[in-house]
Amino acid sequence: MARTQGSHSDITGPRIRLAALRLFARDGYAAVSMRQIAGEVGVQAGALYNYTPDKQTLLFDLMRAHMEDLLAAWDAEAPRDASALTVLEAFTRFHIRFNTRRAEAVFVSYMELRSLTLENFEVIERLRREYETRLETILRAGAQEGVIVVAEPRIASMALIAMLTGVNTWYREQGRLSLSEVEAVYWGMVRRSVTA
Amino acid sequence: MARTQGSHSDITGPRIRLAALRLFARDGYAAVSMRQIAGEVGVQAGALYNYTPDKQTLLFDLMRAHMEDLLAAWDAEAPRDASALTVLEAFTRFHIRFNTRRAEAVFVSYMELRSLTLENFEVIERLRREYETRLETILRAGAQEGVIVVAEPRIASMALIAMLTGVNTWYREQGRLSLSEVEAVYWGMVRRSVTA
DNA sequence: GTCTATAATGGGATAGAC
DNA sequence: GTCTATCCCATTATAGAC
Repeated sequence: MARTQGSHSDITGPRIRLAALRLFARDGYAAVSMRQIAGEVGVQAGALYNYTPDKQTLLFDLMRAHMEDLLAAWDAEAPRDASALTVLEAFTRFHIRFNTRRAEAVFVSYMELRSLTLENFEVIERLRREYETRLETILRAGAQEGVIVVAEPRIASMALIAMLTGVNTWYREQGRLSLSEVEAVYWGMVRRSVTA
Repeated sequence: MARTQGSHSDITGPRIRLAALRLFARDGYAAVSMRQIAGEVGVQAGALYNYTPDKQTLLFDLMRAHMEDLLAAWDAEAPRDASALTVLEAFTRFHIRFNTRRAEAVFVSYMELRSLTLENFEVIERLRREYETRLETILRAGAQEGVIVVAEPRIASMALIAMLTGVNTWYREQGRLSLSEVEAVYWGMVRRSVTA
């Protein structure tokens, strides 16, 4: 049986989040109006407020969902009982793959930190630090094993994540290099940067 | 002889640019109003238009000045007739020093690319690529010399610049490490990442 | 659940007095 | 060169009809 006209609760929510993500990524949170988001979805601006209490919460929910997905995805595929170098290679490839596949969410989650209220910022910041700590733990384990050499594991984690996330600024699917070739180039640099 | 009251053309211009830079860095271009900038400077909003034709040009001029300063500063202090590894170390330390001292301009020049009109974007993008090419040239020279090993000099340049610029996300002057200690940590990682 | 209409506020930019 | 006043338009969010 057909739904009542104008009643699409099951799909409108996701469509709003997707449209908001794309627009926030392209133009920035402050530059995007609720009317624009509604226009992309094909509803009037007022209808958005059936799905989010306000624009700030819409942004926050997108960022939190992304950070939680990121942590959950890595925790699900991190090798168990493997040597630190094996885990580091897995992390490197995972980060590049996940981040290029979710370029818009990555971009928004980094660029719009300053658009969050203090309370919301603290939640996202905590998740971001958790992710950094995953990498730091790998580096420290490798130092224990004697296969990794880093002067400052925390700083090295931040440096490597910055380097890997930078892929998003230039990688395009139609480019000269396949994603696995890109992964190999970066893994080479990561490996050498933390070994003697 | 005292200036006429309300006449401060010599200092108001720089004060406007400084206030705009700080506010754009903190809250983002789209989120900052001309009234806010004027308020920081201590003039009314209308007075800003004696110094810039519009808000877009104010942003563009800040970004162009920063990129041109960056290129000129490196060109002035790049070692001549030195080995590629020496030049690469100089580049690494220069980039960290320059970027931490001009954190706000760096931040704005990266975050607000999307706030530029297409025409203005192309100018800034060209300058950004010029800077990347400076590093790429060093890596290629090192490969010729046989002291540097990189699979993809262009990609390696972007990867290293992303890593080095990342310092700005966490470095604080009052922190545990001095700037030259930070430089040393990063130079260690850079050197190893591009040598065999 | 979506619509239309609107309240309340603030935006960029300009005109003209001084 | 700066001020005050203002134009015109967009913003977020809400109210109430359907």
